[in-house]
Amino acid sequence: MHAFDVLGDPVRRRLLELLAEGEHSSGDMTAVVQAEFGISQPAVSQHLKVLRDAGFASVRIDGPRRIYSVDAGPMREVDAWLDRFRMFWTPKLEALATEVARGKRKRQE
Amino acid sequence: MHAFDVLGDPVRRRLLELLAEGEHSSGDMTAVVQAEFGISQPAVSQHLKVLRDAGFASVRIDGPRRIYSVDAGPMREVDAWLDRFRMFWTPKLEALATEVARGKRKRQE
DNA sequence: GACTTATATAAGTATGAGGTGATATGAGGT
DNA sequence: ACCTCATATCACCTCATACTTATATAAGTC
Repeated sequence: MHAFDVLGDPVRRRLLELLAEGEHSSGDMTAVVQAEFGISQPAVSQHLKVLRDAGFASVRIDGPRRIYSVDAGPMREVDAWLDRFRMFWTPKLEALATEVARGKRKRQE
Repeated sequence: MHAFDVLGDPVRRRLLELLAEGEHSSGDMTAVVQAEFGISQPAVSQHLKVLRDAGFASVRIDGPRRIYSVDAGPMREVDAWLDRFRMFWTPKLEALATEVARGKRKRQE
């Protein structure tokens, strides 16, 4: 499943927003999402699986809990894809500064 | 349709990549996408409609042609959503430089 | 070992998105 | 007026995905 497909679902985006704050157990996130979207526990679990399979999240087992944390790899790919559009909203000098900040500036001939 | 849903489709991403290079007629883009994905003209036209409806592209009529150009608004929203994850891959000093470049730095107490 | 809690998996269903072929629209040329 | 080219829209079909309920797994407690 492509990174953008993963981000296409509002529940998954919400889960990632929660993970952006830091680690959370499956149960904590399930409670939040159930309250907000009114879906079942298995539904949330399935979304978490999608996040795992696509490399957006990884799990650590802590007793009976599964502690999730965000994995930024696929998000960086998405960010990289957006690069080609930044010129449409970033003024030139600022774009240069951003590139320098990223260490991506190419040698000029 | 949410911006991320729009970007979830590979054909639409390809169309946007083409538009990132500059304006293109519907026909030109249709030819490229048909060659690459093997779908029909109506299919491409429907994807273009999605891009229009979601504010990713706008059209100018030139005789019998429709000339499309990219509209960056929704892409900026996507970029803004990603902000909360940048800390996971951007070293701190570079993150600061990026923020300064964007003029988003908040006053510190 | 039985019970509970936490979480995942299985199996089935339904809705929506993306495809198709056929057709409409609309501009330009003859 | 008619034909063609460029593009959009229509009606229909199919399949993937996001649900559901039911059940399995695994750790901790009594």
